[in-house]
Amino acid sequence: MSDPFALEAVDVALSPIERFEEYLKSKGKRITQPRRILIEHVFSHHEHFDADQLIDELSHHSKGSDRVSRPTVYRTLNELVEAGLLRKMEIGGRAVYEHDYGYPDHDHLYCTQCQQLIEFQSAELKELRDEVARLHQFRATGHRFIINGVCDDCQKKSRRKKRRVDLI
Amino acid sequence: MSDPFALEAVDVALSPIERFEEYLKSKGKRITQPRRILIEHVFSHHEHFDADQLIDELSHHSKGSDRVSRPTVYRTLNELVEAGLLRKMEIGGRAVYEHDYGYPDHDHLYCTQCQQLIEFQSAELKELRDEVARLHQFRATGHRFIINGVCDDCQKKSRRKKRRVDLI
DNA sequence: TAGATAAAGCAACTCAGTCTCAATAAAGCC
DNA sequence: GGCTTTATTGAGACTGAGTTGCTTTATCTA
Repeated sequence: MSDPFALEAVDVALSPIERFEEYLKSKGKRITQPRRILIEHVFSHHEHFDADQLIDELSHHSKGSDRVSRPTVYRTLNELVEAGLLRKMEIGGRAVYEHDYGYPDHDHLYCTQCQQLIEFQSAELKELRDEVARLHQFRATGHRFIINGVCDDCQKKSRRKKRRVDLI
Repeated sequence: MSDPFALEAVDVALSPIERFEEYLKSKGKRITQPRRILIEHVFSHHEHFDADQLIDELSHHSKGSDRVSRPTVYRTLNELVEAGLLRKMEIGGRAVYEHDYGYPDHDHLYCTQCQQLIEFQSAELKELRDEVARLHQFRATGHRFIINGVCDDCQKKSRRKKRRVDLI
C-alpha cells in the first residue's frame, strides 16, 4: 500500500557519496573503503535505522571485503551527521538516524505500539517555532517534534482483537 | 531576575505525596521510607533534574536515615513517571525529569550552550498536533517538542566575548 | 505482635557508545 | 609505480546509564 503522505525527495546537485567526499576533503580526511561502504549502504534505501542494524548488516552478517567494524560504524555515523547527510534523533533512549541530505525538513508521528515512524511536513510548525523563539529572544537553530500515539494500523488491529474477545 | 514567562502552577486537590500514596495503594504497593524521601525531595523545588543528581543528593552526600540507594532512585523515578507525577524526556541521550502533577502542559527551548531548559506554553501547538494526527488517522496520546538553539544570556555572553577579541 | 511478602540495598550485569593502540591503507611525492 | 607520512581501521578494553538477582530488611495485614 502506497503512502499518500510520502514526502517528495529534494533535488540536489551531488549524490550523497559525492557530497560526503567533498566534506571529507574539506576537513582533510581520507576517502576510505569503510566510509564508502557505509554511506553507500545507508543511502541505498530510505528508512529509519539505528547503529545496531548497521553493525549487524555490515559487521556481523557481511563477508570479506565489505565489512565495517563497530567503532567505525559509530565514528562514520557521527561524521555523516556532522556533514549534514544524516539526521540523528533519540527515541526511547536510543539513537535513530534518517536521511537529511536530499530530503525535506519534516517531523514524526511515533507509534508506541509498532514503533513505526511516520513522517509529516508542516509549515505552520516552523512558524510557530520561530514565533516562540522570538518571544523568548532565543536563537533557534532547529527543533525536534514527535507526536506519540497509536497509528491507524495498530488501532485497527486492537479493535479486531477486542471484537474477538467480545465473542468469547 | 524573575522570568516573565514562568508558568503558573495548576491547582490540585492532593499534594504530590498524597497523590503518590494513593497510586501506590491502588497498585498494592507499599508506602516505604525511601519512596517518601524521594518524592519529598523531588517536589521540594521546581527544577529539571536527572537521576544522577538525585543519586548524588540522596545516596552519596546524604547521611543516615535519608539515604536512598541507586537502584531505588531509578525504580522510584519510574514509578513517579508511571503515576503521572513526573514527566521524563530524553535530551542528548540522557533522561531528564520535571514535575508533571500540579503543573501545566508545556514544551521547551533547549539552549545547546548552557544546557538550560526554558519552558513555554502554546495552545496552537496542541491544535496543530491534533490536526496532523487527524490527517493521518493517528490517535495522539502526547508529544515532545523541543526547540534547540541559543538562549538570550548565552547570545549576550558570546557577543561580549567576541567584542573583547576584536579589541586585541 | 507475628507472619507473609514487597521492597531496599549491594554487587554484578547489560547495553550503547567510546577509547586505546598496534596494524593497515590512503594521499602526496619522487 | 614505489615510498613515506600519517589518518584510519579493527580488536578489545573501557565507560556510564540503567537494570537485575539475590539476601536482608521493613511494611502491611490479620
